[in-house]
Amino acid sequence: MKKMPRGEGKFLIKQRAFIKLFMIKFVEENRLYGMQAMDELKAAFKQFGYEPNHSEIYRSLHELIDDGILKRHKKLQEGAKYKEVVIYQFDDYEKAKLYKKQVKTDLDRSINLLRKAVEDVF
Amino acid sequence: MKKMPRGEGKFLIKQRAFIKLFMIKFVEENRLYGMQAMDELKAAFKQFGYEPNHSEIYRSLHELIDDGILKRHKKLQEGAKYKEVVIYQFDDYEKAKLYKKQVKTDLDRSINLLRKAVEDVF
DNA sequence: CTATGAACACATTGTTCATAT
DNA sequence: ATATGAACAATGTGTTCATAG
Repeated sequence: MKKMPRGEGKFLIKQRAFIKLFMIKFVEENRLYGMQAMDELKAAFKQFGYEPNHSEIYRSLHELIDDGILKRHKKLQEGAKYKEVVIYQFDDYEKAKLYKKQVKTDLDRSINLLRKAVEDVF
Repeated sequence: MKKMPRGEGKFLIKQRAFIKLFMIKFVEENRLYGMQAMDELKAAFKQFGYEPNHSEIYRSLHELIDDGILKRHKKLQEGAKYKEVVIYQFDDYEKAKLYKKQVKTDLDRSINLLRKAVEDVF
């Protein structure tokens, strides 16, 4: 595949961007490790038949690190389990806000595209 | 990949279903061959940055034939060109209406899923 | 050139396996 | 068992090539 000069020809927003947006939200709310985020996402969107799997969650978090938006550190899990979990913080919050804005644009575009389809056909 | 027991775990509607819906609409309107359909779709959704390519159009039409929804026959193109084009008609219109209904459900689901994301995050 | 179709290549994402606690 | 991560595999779709007029 050549390159898409800049989102040209694209259909709907990608799952990856969708999840990354929620990961940023979870970090903003200061409570997060991967499995918790997945469980919350699953609970929130189960009503729409959407249940993201753990690999997509981790891929999204890793990509946010590569983007320079998040950074990770380890922490002992609460309770008597003495198990490390990976916690995320912002590495560059300005970048995070910019990314959110971009995803918002893509979400709105996708919604409007689908709404037009419904209007045109039904 | 195993099988998705029935649309479980899925994110948004697929481009293929989206295009098949419009192909059915074009056949209902009784004017269609592949390239025309593509041009109309491109014109309609260019405003959202979405421009489907010809392969997806043909794949969608072929799949509708495999589904038993459309059938094809050839026709001489209008004008002095004596070139054959492929025209589609319904093979089973009840199936077509059922499929439209299913896609409508998936469109609505997708819109609502995205709307919830916007509400939750912004 | 336009229209149709198939082949190929890459991108996305689901499933499975590995490792540590 | 739970949490994280990587490897593997299937699907979806964009690009290129082929063929016919």
